[in-house]
Amino acid sequence: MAERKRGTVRDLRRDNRSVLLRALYFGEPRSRQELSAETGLSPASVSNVVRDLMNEGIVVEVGSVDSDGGRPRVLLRVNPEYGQVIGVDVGETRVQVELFDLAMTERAKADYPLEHGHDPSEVVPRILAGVEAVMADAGVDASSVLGVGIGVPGVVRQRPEVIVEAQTLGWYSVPLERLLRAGTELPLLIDNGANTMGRAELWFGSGRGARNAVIGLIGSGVGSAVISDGSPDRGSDASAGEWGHTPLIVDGRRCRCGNIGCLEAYVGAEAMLERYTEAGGPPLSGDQETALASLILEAACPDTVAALIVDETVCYLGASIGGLINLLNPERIILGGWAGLLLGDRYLDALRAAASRHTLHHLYNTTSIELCRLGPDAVALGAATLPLENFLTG
Amino acid sequence: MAERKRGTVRDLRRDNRSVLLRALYFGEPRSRQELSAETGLSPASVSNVVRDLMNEGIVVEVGSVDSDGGRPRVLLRVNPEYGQVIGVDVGETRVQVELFDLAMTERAKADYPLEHGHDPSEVVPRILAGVEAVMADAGVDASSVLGVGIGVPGVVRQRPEVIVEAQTLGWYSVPLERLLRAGTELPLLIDNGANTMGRAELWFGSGRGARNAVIGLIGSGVGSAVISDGSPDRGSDASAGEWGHTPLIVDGRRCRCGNIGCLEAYVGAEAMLERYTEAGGPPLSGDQETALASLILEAACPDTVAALIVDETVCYLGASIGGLINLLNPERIILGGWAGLLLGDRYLDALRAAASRHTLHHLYNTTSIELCRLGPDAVALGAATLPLENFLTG
DNA sequence: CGAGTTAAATCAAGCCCTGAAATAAGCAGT
DNA sequence: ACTGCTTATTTCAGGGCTTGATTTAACTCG
Repeated sequence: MAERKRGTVRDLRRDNRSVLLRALYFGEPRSRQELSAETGLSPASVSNVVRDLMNEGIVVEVGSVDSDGGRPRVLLRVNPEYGQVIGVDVGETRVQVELFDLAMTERAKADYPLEHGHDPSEVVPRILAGVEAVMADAGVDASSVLGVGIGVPGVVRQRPEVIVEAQTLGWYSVPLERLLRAGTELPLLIDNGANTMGRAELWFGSGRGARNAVIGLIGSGVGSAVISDGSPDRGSDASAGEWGHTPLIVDGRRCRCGNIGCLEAYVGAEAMLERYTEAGGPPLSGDQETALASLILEAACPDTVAALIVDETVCYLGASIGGLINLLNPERIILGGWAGLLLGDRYLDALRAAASRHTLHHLYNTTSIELCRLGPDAVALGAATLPLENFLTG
Repeated sequence: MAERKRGTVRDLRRDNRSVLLRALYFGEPRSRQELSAETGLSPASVSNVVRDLMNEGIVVEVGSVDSDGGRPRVLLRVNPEYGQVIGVDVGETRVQVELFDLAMTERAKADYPLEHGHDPSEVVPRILAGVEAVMADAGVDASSVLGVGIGVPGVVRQRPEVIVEAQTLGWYSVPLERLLRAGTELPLLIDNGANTMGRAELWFGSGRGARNAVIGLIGSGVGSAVISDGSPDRGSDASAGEWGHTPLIVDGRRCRCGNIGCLEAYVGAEAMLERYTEAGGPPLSGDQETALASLILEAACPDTVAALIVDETVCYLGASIGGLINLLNPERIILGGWAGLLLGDRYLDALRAAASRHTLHHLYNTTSIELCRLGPDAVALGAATLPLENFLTG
């Protein structure tokens, strides 16, 4: 991401335009006058900028509201048809591609199972095919697509070139952007899947409006996205958010990362199932997801091995959430991921209680702990917000 | 802190001026030409802004360098004599006030022991007296003082009015700014002492140039300042940074915060001494500070109780540092506080090793763990950076 | 149907940044 | 000392931007 230029009077215009566009995008339809009051820009400037935006087709008028006795206010909003964005979710078992209009209404979707492994040579063609397919399906031309966002399960380094390290896919230093670039002209934006999912919740889910939040994602493992002051805190190397490897139990279980006592060694689905087996729980059938579901179902009966494991997990997770609140004082903690939701659906209150036991009072009181609201497509949706954000920034 | 206005062509000027002023302040003396290249502003604009700054006396010329064959470059720098800033460190036992010029050279200092308790009615007059004293001492007029920064040991809420909660002082909801306002016209800026100390390290100590860092302060307890993307991350309520209460040992020791297993229940000076006593260590004389020093000295002999406690402490602290690195991926971890330095002086390498055992490899490799470089006056120095920052921002 | 009211557009003024051109301030050689 | 040559800084005209004031538009109400 190149340093955004600043300093000329033209950049000023771009900034103001962006401010207005964002206000319109994230809020209800509004009149120029209201926009002026809201953004602090003069009515004259709002008029000017809006004229440009309307000429470009980005903003449209949508009716008007009577004002007692005067000229009615004309309501404006972003034209959802102005363009489209594409979001890609690269998972361990499939590649999912979705196309959205600017209102983030899904317009087309394509799904490609990864039956022959997940080597880049398998994945890249499917992403490209998916992008073509959704554009064809939705009947839109590449020229109106603002960009493609891609969420991958691994660490994404942005500089000097986009490089993906995804152990679970067996990807080591894969120059994903370069590989895709051979097959498309569209702007490509790549980020970690947990981050894109976090973005989705932040923009359209439980995180709406929060300026400081942590989105915790519990699936097979544990990841997170830290939002500080309205934008994701990526750390020095764009690889922040490894919540799962916070030490929680000194001299504890060995984690798959090789270290000892990590949160993920207790709280991810994989760890929960292992702990269940180690504790002598009766065997569970099915894949990880169904197994964990039965585990949690069984935990409803007190005094079972499952109940013990789940209680412990809630304790551990709550404690770690408490630590996050103490350290970062976010206004919201948002819990998601398939395993997180499975757990949260039944144990959210218990989690809150566990967290409160490890949080300084005055901090706990200014924070809320909630579940993700978006479904399984959130990774793709969040990925699609990457080009959307670029569009809004101008 | 009012929302900074943006959007007019005048604000643009202010921003550009600020960019130049910061570049000059933090760097070596430089020519206009170099500034232009560095900031991206046109040479013409640099000339204009610099002319203003020189007319105001903020920037001065300091010699010139020959250029091979052409007109020599005139070197510019911020005039340290343009103004002064005052930093106040409100501690549990004394109030310290220091006056600095813009180069942050100390020009005067005043110290007031708090012999009659630390009620605001004791502290406030001493702060005011100190401010007057250092101005008189340095022979500067209030009109050239840019502001007073104050670091207090507690949680500082900035809105809607500055309110300090400082349990260790027995302060509950103290409107410190309002109380001081009765006695001075100078701009007042108040923040948590750990934060101001962190600012000092970030600006002038081990943190110079870091954009993502965590400054961990270990004294009697454990606090921290999280720097994300160049500025302190204060969380939603300006009270982030409570690293000390991160859960580290499930079912562990009770912490003075009332919760269980906090880092601070193991790693602060108070906790270390308690653990030492509980483990049957021979009694240590003197106040907390000398006691801890002897404890650490004794730990040099293997197989003593002290050695056990210190080893454990290093393990715990290292683990927690690892967690910070995983979560935030900072480029630097800076360890300070009197107890932190005492420990770090002898055990920094052990700490690094302990941290690396709890950090994902690729994250550990992009981070360095260092000790604070500034002395005991860092709180006041950091507090003084508060008005300095306002000055640089314009 | 005209007076009153409110919303939006237009206009002139005032700033700001920039590239180009002009000026300043040295060096090297003669 | 003088003439070119080189490089740094300033000056200047041009083009943009935002803004408060002024118009114009679009209704309501009596």
